[in-house]
Amino acid sequence: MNATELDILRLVQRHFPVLAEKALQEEIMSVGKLYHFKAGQVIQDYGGYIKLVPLLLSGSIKVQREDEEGNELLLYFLEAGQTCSMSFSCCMMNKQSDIRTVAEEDVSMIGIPIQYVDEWMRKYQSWKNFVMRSYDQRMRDLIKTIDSIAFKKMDERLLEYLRQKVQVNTNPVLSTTHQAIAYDLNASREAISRLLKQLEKQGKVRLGRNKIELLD
DNA sequence: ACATTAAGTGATT
DNA sequence: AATCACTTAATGT
Repeated sequence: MNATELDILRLVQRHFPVLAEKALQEEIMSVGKLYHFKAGQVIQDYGGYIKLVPLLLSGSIKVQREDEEGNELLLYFLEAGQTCSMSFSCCMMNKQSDIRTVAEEDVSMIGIPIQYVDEWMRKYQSWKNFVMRSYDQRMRDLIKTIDSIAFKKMDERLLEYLRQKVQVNTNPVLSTTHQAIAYDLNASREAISRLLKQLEKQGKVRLGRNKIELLD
């Protein structure tokens, strides 16, 4: 047992307490590897085959979808202690990725080679629960996003987006551009600018170049 | 000082 | 709310 393996064991115990079974922890320790991504780095792109299931230790990941014309849309964010449900379904079916994942903030994660994911479902109750809970959580987030797109006006969507973004980032002052937000929400930059101006007048945000502060 | 990029504005559909 | 055409402001070299 080397140093990294011990690190992984400690990290799992710390960030994924639900994976409590000793034998499972030992397996994760021996097959899992640590990965790091810088903010903005693409972790999984469309069409790529997923070979790892991530256990997110720190940082956050943006999960997005793109249509034929190249319009992007934010689906949801992943935070520490979570995993990517899409990677489960993709690897079970041995399918190509339907989504793209980008590091929102610097990411460190444990990668589990996909061949174990299925096997552990049968072997370990806690792993199975973990997978099921992850699906449930993701489903909720997705439904929220769909609601937002289907029923809410752009200004509400924008506020919700900003709240999520603040929650997911360590820095309460967001450093992003109106254009980037427009891409995430699949809206025009001008619309975002105008809505942000309104929000500023209402005292809900403070704006600067490349800076948005959400005042709650 | 100049070029580049982000943000603001008004008109049109 | 999108798009266009343009202006103004902030920032990097």
